[in-house]
Amino acid sequence: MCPPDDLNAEARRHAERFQRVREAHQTELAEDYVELIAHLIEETGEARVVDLAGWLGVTNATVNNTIQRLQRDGLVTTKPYRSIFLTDAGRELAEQSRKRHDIVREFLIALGVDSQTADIDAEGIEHHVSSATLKAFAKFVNKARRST
Amino acid sequence: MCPPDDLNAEARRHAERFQRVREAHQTELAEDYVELIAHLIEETGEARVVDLAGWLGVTNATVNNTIQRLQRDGLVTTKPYRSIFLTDAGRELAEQSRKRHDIVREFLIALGVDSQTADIDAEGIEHHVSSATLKAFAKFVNKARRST
DNA sequence: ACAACATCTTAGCAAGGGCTAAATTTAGGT
DNA sequence: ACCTAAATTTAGCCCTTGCTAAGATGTTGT
Ligand SMILES: [Mn+2]
Ligand SMILES: [Mn+2]
Ligand SMILES: [Mn+2]
Ligand SMILES: [Mn+2]
Repeated sequence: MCPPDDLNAEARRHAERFQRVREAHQTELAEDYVELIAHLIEETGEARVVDLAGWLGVTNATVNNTIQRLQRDGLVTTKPYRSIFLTDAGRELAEQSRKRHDIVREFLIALGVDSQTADIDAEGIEHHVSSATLKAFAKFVNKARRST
Repeated sequence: MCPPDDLNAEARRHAERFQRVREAHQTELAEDYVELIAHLIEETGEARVVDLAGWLGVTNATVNNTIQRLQRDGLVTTKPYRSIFLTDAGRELAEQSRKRHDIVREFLIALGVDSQTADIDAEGIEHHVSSATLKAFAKFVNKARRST
């Protein structure tokens, strides 16, 4: 009789969107860590706890805890009192994250955002950009590049 | 003698960006809650725990916990077994969040992202968009609107 | 009025992600 | 070689954000 609850359907869609955001939040930290670890290894030859702490703005103890979780999840390998290495899965995630991060940052700059703000905002936005949106970002960047 | 550690300066900037993201994560949930509460009050006359739970995809108990924190932080008022009201601060945050959320969603659509993806991605991106970037988004939306 | 049902609350649990302080181990300088 | 400083790890704490299960309170139909 009553219109079969469209309201409920909207609520369900809304709830699904939230679940996506919650999932993204669970993987963010891992993405940022492996991306940074890959960067440090490339630039300096190794990734040490103290360096990660400095680059992330957290304490050594916090890095240590997180690294243990990453190891549990198969993204890094460590030996006691030694520096940190990426597994194949870790390297792959790092590479993906780096590419996505770069596109988001370049996109913001192409849009007219100053590069310092782009750096800041990209660090958060990157984790919530679906592949469809990322494609749209990349397209915009390329178009802007061609037209200059 | 050596170039005064530019490496360290880059690390410091990186760390600051991370601190920003961590701060954003602390306010996200509050923003989404008050935005939804305002919406429910406007549409249905009241915001009840069970409705919030349905719209957010979490349990009643979780909503209850979060609402207590929001009350502690001066964003909502509640009386036992009654529905939820926004304080002035809560209403203001809700309004701000709604506007920003709308701009982000419209921006993604204007960029060519399908509306369903835009809905999903905007829910996460909104919390990491600075006022400078938001301004750039709004400008792009207006330009796209005029040119159609 | 009151039974049944819905809603709200509480209690108790877990994981994530921060911190400080105190070991422990490694690495350097003399 | 050894003493010291730096780096890593551990232990113990806190808050957030989720859950389930059970109790308390409101609401509604008969
Ligand atoms: Mn990144
Ligand atoms: Mn990031
Ligand atoms: Mn929102
Ligand atoms: Mn949101």
